[in-house]
Amino acid sequence: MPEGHTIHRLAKDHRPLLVGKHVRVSSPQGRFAAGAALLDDHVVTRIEPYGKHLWYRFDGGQLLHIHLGLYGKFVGGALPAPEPRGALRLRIVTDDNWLDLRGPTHCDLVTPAERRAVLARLGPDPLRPTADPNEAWQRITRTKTPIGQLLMDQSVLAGVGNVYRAEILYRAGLSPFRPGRDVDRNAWDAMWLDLVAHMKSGVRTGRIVTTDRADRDRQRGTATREDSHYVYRRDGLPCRRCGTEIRTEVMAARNLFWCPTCQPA
DNA sequence: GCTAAATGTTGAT
DNA sequence: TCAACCTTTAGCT
Repeated sequence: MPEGHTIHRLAKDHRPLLVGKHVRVSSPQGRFAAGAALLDDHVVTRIEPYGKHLWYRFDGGQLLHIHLGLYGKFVGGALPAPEPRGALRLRIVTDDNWLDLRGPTHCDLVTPAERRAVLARLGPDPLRPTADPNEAWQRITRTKTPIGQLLMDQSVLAGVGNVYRAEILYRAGLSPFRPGRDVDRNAWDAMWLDLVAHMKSGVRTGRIVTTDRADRDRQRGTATREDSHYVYRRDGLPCRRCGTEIRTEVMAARNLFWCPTCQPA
């Protein structure tokens, strides 16, 4: 599930559960045992999301860095916690709740300098109120790299993943193959606003829904897949607006989806 | 039951 | 450009 909206939602969900709370921390799987021991019996002081990264601060100065990667997942609930099963990287338990983390790419203690180094590599995050779309624009407009690749580059834009890339380009009527330098400023400004709106709704709902109501209504009962996307994983199916077959191709090491008619080269 | 793919990143070639 | 990594699940048999 993890694009930026998932990470920001986790931060919102975890704050009331963890911040100010004394926690018991363990790594039943053992891979984070040493780090867990250092966090155990401490108090969580802050939770900070940025792009697809999450940092948890503890009293005593420890800093936990989590990146879910492709498969990472948090699950939790009210005590009592279930018996640990399988590869359970991290378990955090408060007086009331338990929280389990499985399959993350990163679950490590880091120094403030290491955190700054990660942040320095990230472009603006549409989910942060202070984010400046112009920083991304400066990168986009100076390269012939295709826009479909730029949107996935976390140093251009933080938090956008494969679903938002495909869907936002479709909504903009922009070919993924258009060189960054040939994207005009108005198109970029509109895409940024569209990203902000849809990623925010993603945080609220926990799902990525990019289809407009009109398109969903028109196709009610006829959609062959869930109707929350225009192109993502809809290759071979007819475009919801024009009927052209949705195409797919690997770009930036991921499957890209687009409508050749609505997004002409 | 098995296999491939998945909303991601890194490091080697 | 490609393989590796971490884990779950959809879609087969």
